[in-house]
Amino acid sequence: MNETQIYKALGDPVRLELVKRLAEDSPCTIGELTSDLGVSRQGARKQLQVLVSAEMVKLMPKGRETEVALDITSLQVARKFISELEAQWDQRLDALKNFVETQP
Amino acid sequence: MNETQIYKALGDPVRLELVKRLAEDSPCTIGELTSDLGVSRQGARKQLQVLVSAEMVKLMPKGRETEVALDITSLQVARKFISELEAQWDQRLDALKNFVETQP
DNA sequence: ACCATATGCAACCAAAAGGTTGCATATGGT
DNA sequence: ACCATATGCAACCTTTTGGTTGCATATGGT
Repeated sequence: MNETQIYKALGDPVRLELVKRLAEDSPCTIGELTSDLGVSRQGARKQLQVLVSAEMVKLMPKGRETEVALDITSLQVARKFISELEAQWDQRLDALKNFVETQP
Repeated sequence: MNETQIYKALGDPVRLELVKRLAEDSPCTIGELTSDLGVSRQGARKQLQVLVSAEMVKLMPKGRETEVALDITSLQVARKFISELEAQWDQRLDALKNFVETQP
């Protein structure tokens, strides 16, 4: 579950739409999730599998259907990593500002 | 500058490394930035171009060298988008919790 | 028992991605 | 003027990606 894989997973319109849907309605069945996406059912299923491989969602077979559940921690990991980059940036900017201000 | 493009840009180890480097040392020259990445200079340059196309970095030619500057707003956009997904998730979870608690 | 539904698996295909190499060119220092 | 340095451009190659279609299979309702 590394960051690169998570960003890669989010970096496709179909997959991002899947994540969006799951954020507001999870768990739900594969059927519900993959309808009206603009691609075939199997096309969507392949993209869903990418999310599974990135450990961003979990599949739980329930009889004839399969439930899809979003793993929110993956989003947390992704967000925190970006936050750290931003923090580093801000810190460096502050240091630069101080340096300029303390110049004679 | 859409989210998908930004995540896609971050979803590659070489590009993520470039962004990391820029977060702690920007602006810097292409030469500095693309050294010791494990890929050829041109390989790295191609990945850098992806960041440029996603409008995450800007290039400014300075004589013989070219300076690379990170555009921090792209990271902010990416983080905020994820935050919203998380917020939606939490909200839905709270609603569910309330529902359960108010059951007789 | 039967049939519709939900899903899986695999082959196939075109396009994009990631990377390399070779060569060209402009700039700056000596 | 000369040469090393910093960079750009383009052709080329292999692997991955995004998508399709066709067929198989299991489950649930009637």
